[in-house]
Amino acid sequence: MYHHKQIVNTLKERGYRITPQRELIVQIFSQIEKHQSVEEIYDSLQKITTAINLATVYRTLELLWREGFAQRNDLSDGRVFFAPPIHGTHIHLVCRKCNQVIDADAESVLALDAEFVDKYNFKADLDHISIFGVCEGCDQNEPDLKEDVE
Amino acid sequence: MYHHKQIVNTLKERGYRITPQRELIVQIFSQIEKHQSVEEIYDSLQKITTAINLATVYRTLELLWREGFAQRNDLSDGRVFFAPPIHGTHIHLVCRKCNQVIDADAESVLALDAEFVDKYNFKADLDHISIFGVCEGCDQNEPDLKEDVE
DNA sequence: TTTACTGTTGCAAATAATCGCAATAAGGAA
DNA sequence: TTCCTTATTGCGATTATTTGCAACAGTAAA
Repeated sequence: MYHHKQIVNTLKERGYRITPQRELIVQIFSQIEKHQSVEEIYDSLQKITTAINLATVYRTLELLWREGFAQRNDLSDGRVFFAPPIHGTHIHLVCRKCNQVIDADAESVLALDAEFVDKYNFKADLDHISIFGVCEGCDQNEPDLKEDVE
Repeated sequence: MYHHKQIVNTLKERGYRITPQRELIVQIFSQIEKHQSVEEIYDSLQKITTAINLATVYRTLELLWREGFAQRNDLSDGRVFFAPPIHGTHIHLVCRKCNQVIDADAESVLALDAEFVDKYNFKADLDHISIFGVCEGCDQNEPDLKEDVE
């Protein structure tokens, strides 16, 4: 977890300009405990000042994500959530039938992580991915292909 | 890969009604070779008939995905692509800096797959996931002052 | 300081995707 | 076949997100 000063300083070092809007967004954002939608984050900001445009919030969160200071969660229905980086694996198993989300963790992601670095020199954000599939309940209801229903 | 008749029959068996719109969408869709946007699929349909509404295409592709007949790829910018299931692992490593997409495969997904089934009884669609991260080139640029790619 | 460069913002318009609802029509039963 | 139930469609409205652009303002250099 980063302190908001730390984020701001790093952004500056990387050549981004530090505007009052960005400082405030970073400050609010770094206090977030769970994943929040852009709208929710925008609402929190509105309570402090109305001088920040919604588009700026979108752009700043995108920036924080690109620069590695935000986790980003895309749900299947297009909704996007952001949160500060959380230590430890945090996998979302999203059922494409019932939209249930299971918070999972798995040892094997470590091997996967290593393999991506090995083969492709790619540093994957494997600690907060969403993976689609079918959950236990929905799988039982699903007849096999070409099999008769009832 | 499924023949479109096979998809239609299975949908029917599962209690979905087979409309001319669905039949045509399934037929066009099953011929797709690579991932396409909804708009692209809609355009293909328009060349045959203008009697299918865009919303119907969205709903049908969503249905095909839910029922396991379509792969679905969510890119970071919100764009969604669909394709018929392709055999073999097909992982997209998406760089959140430069948006480059690396087509990858990894032995370790098998272990991950097994672990999800084991622990959560969750059948993950691990053969066509998108994973965000930072690619080799962008990772090297990171410590330096960075050029904006926005 | 002051200036100059250019990244960032706000706003409004554009785009993408979803949703509510009335009309339609698929599929089973009679 | 004809009727009935209700899933599905089309359409327009709505929501969510992105984008273009002119004005503004951070930052470094003079």
